Amino acid sequence: MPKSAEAKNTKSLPTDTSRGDFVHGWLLGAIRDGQFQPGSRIREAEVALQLGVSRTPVREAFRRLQADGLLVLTPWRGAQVAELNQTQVIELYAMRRVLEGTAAALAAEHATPEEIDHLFKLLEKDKTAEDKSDRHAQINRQFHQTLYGAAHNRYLLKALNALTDSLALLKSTTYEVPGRALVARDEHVLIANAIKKRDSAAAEKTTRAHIETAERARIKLLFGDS
Amino acid sequence: MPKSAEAKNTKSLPTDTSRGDFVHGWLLGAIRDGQFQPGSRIREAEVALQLGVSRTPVREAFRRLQADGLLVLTPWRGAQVAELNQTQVIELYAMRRVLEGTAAALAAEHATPEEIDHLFKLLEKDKTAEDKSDRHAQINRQFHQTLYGAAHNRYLLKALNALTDSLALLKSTTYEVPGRALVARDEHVLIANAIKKRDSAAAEKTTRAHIETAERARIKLLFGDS
DNA sequence: TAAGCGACTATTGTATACAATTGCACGCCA
DNA sequence: TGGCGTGCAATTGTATACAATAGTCGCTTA
Repeated sequence: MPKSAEAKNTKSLPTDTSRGDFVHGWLLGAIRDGQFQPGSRIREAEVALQLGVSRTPVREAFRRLQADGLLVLTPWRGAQVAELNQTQVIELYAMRRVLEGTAAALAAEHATPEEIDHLFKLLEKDKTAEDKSDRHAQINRQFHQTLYGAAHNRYLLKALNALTDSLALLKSTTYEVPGRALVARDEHVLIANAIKKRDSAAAEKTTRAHIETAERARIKLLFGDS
Repeated sequence: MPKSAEAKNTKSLPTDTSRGDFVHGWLLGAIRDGQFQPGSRIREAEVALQLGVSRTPVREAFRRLQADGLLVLTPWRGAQVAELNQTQVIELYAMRRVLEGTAAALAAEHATPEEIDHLFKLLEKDKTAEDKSDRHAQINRQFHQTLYGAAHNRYLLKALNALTDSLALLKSTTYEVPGRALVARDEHVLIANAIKKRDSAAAEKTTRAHIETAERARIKLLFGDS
């Protein structure tokens, strides 16, 4: 049973973490899994009942998700899962291009040897993932997450995490596009090498290019080729 | 009595906005004014009593401030106003350099004529402000806020606003440094001109330089010259 | 029959009561 | 006298009760 992630979807009340955190994480996962479609309404009482908690921690989670732009709260109307139109997707990727590029540049300057090692280890892992798109997507997330950390800037990290959360609104991954995994790995190699060489300009440039191809794949996936 | 900002400090319950928003705004102002010193503890019940609301909207405001990094909430210990050490200030300005530069570059591409006009109007206003440092600081804020909006990217706007809020933890403004207002205005002119010429590269470059001088002024103000 | 008004219902905003946890203080013992 | 343990007080986490509001459905009247 490899579906360990599913296990916590049913209401297993937290012992070590607060109920607010629990609800927040659960909602994040549910939105990412497409359990709540963008535009759909979510009722506090519904979630509270389903998770076996009161409305208070649910409200807390709602506010946090609103702050990250995943929910739209209108007074006395409640919460709706945010929808991204084409403009927003383009703005989001423009921001990602800048922030990821910055992260790569800073990583080239500040990454520890261990962090660089980790990047290359993930590249190796990716080679063995064959054509399983969700496996590639998972390793991809780890690669980028490692990159974020290697920049050693907490404000940048927070902003990038917020962007990543917003991307969860687009439920499919670009790794479903045929051949995307191979292209992405090549680009990742370029990035990792630039960081290893401590060449921040090259790291930023290749990363921006990487995000741009990801954006093109995404746009094609979402809105068809145009 | 020009202290109009003080008037709303006393509990004037909101009629048009939710109590949660009210508390959030009040706390933000109180932190900016130095009413709550960084590192000091804030109790929910205390704030609730002072503003004449219950703990619920106070809790909501606390969570939002935590999400923006202004408060540090530790379980069962409550809220402390975040403290910025020298490392954090440096990281914050590094991030600002990138984001403001990006905002200027995007503004050069996407600003409307009205927005560009507004930038120049603010420069004119700044000329008439003589040597009143708080007036300069206010106009400065408006200039940057206009710049943010002119970029027309909601994710960038949100990230910049979060950074600006974090800067509120440093209660003094760099305009208290003698001569800072003049230098800043010159830099603002360069930025505005680059945007008017639709020269995004120049806009980004001059803006980055502007943030760098601001950072130097800030570091000197905070930690003395080193 | 259609339009407008009013009450009702569903849902969120707010307040408060209760539970859980932590830190401190006091006292006991070595 | 110092260290450890237990109990209490302070404070936050959670649950629930109540208030306010907006949308909807039905009734009345022209």
